[in-house]
Order: sequence, then structure tokens, then C-alpha cells
Amino acid sequence: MKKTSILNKLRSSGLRPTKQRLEIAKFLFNRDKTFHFTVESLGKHLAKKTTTKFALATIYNTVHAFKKAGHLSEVYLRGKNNTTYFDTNISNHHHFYDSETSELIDINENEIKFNKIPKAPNGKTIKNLEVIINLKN
Amino acid sequence: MKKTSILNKLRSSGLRPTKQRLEIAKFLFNRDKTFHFTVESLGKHLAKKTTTKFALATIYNTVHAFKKAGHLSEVYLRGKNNTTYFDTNISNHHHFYDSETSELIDINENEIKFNKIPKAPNGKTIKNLEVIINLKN
DNA sequence: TTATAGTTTATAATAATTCTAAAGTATGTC
DNA sequence: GACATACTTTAGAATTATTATAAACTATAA
Repeated sequence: MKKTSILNKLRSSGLRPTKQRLEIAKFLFNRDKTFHFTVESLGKHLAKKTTTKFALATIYNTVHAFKKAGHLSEVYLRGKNNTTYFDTNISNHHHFYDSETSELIDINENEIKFNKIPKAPNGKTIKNLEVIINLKN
Repeated sequence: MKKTSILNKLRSSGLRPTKQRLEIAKFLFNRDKTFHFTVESLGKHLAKKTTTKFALATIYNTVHAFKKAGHLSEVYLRGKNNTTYFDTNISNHHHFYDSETSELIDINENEIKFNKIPKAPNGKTIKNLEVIINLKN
């Protein structure tokens, strides 16, 4: 993804392209494979890869802004550590979770097919459906 | 579930039947339907229903002991609030999650059937598979 | 270039959870 | 039943993830 592309991505979501957001966006979106991270791990990576300074609050703000803008998805999963995972893959998909390594692996939506799904309770609708396959060795 | 049954349940898991554990066990397991709770909500319920005093740490300890002994399962889900849910239903099953009300609803294992499941990555095995169906209004 | 609204930052505040050390209690043994 | 011992509970401190705050900074549009 090119710089202009990232700029547009930010602008189109109403996010001003600040130095920090550009660095974070470059880091998150300039990659081929999807990327799973926690705010903490993202902070560490950024500290290593860039010379820009990032307050932790900025990373939280930016990640949440990206999530709100639909550029990141949150993985509803609670691992060993008590942190929230984010995912640069925003298409509908599922996950393997390896609790040994705290590692998430994407599963394409079409890798899982359902034969039977219950209908939502009274007055509710299904927003989405998330499968987590826990792994062991 | 009778008192002796709960006593046995504790003993068989190597847990000494203390006053606190008995109260907690009675509260959790003397019911027909499965029960979903957080440590906080459990603490509040206990405070209302009993005259016994419970330190928060005791509730954490006891709930984790029950989980370890296989009498409770943990629902790996992160709601609005940042808390962990536990479930008195320890059979394999799935959940609806209503983020409006932070409410969990059990789905029997046989309510969901799969046509296709990916195979686990190199050297890993599938431990279990958890479906969360998020609801909206 | 300037005013404004949006951002970053350091720090404080909150909230869930775990740790700790002391006081209390269940249990097997005599 | 009384004792010693190992396991528990407790209150409060400590830790950790996250959010709030208020002041300094910056992108942007006129």
C-alpha cells in the first residue's frame, strides 16, 4: 500500500493524517499477510521500527479510531494475557488460537461451512458469527 | 443438587469444603438452568443471598479452583466490560452474546452443525471449537 | 497566517485481577 | 476430643490493561 493510499485511507475515514497515525498505518497496513497484535505488542514494534515517539494513549486512540473506521477488527478472545487482540484482516473470518504461543491464525470464511445454525432469540438478529478453534499440541 | 452431593463435588476435586466454598458451590450448582456470571456479579449475589462474608480474592480463588476442577467453564469473550465470564454449563456448547445487555445465552452443541472444518496446522490438534453468535436488535 | 477543531502527550484515574503475609480452619493422628 | 499441620481466607497492597484529563501541539480551511 502506497503512502498516498494510506493518506486517503485516513482522510476518507475522517482521521487527520498526523505523524503518529501515518506511522501506525504504514506499519499495520503495508504488509501482505494479515497481522494480529495487541496494543502492547504494537507499541513495542513501533518503538523498534521508527524514531517517532508514541504515547501509549495515542496508540490506543489510533487503534480504536482505525477500528471504528473499519480498518481493523477486534478479536473477541481472551488469552493467557488479559489483552485484546486486533486484526488487520477486516473481512469476515475465523481463527485458530494457539494458547501455547498466544498465536492467532486466520481461517478464511469459506473454510468453515455450517449445516445448521440456531435462530436468534425473540426480537434479535444475528450480527455476526465468530468461530475460534482452540489448538493443542 | 443435595448438600452431600456438593460436598462430594468439592472433595473429589481436592477442595476442602470450607464455609465459603460451600456457599459458593450451593449458589452456583443448586439450580436447574445454566448460569453465566462474572466474579463481580457472583460477589454481589452472594452478598445478598447469604450472611457469610467473602473476600473478593476468595471468590477469585474459588471460581478458579472450580474451573480447574472442571466444575465451571470460562467463556472466552470480551464484552463491553472487561471481565471474564464463567459458565456452570461445562458440556461442550456455544453462545449467543447480546452486547446490548452483556447477556450470554447457551446454545446446545447439537444446535450447530458443521459441513466443513479446516484441519489444524502442522503438529497441532484441535482442542475444542467455540462459536459465538453476536446479536443485535 | 490565523483561528479552530482535532491530536498528542504525560500523568492521573479506574477497574479487573493477582499477590502477600497474617490470622483462621479442616483434617488426620493420637 | 485435642493437636499439629497444611490448606484457606482475608484485607489490603501491587499489578496490569485501559481510559480520562488537561495542557501543549498541529493540520486545515478561510
